[in-house]
Amino acid sequence: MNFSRKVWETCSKVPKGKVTTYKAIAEALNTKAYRAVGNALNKNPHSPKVPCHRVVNSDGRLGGFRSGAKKKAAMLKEEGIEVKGNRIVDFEKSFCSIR
DNA sequence: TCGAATGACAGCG
DNA sequence: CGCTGTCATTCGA
Repeated sequence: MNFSRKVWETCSKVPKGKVTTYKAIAEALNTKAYRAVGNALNKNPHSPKVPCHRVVNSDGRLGGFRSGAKKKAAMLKEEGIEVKGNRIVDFEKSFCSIR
């Protein structure tokens, strides 16, 4: 779908060491379906090309990564993003607005 | 704190 | 083939 595809593309636009939010992606896609963004990522048929772990809630939390949220947190840490519990440290600094 | 809105997918009839 | 329920969220009262 064009919608999902755009979601993945927008997600890939996020540079390493940064994170984005579902809201930002939804706004970038000119849509209000924040859930749809996560939904598309959830069934993302792509490989690590789409770092869905780089997408977090607007609160700066990992949100609800059901598939090993802890593992994704570790990935973010490797990128330079500190994740305390389920919270991103310096979320504002790590947050990257997608054009 | 709870409900509504949105996009996509799975299951059921 | 068509409809309903569910899901990784966010906003408003």
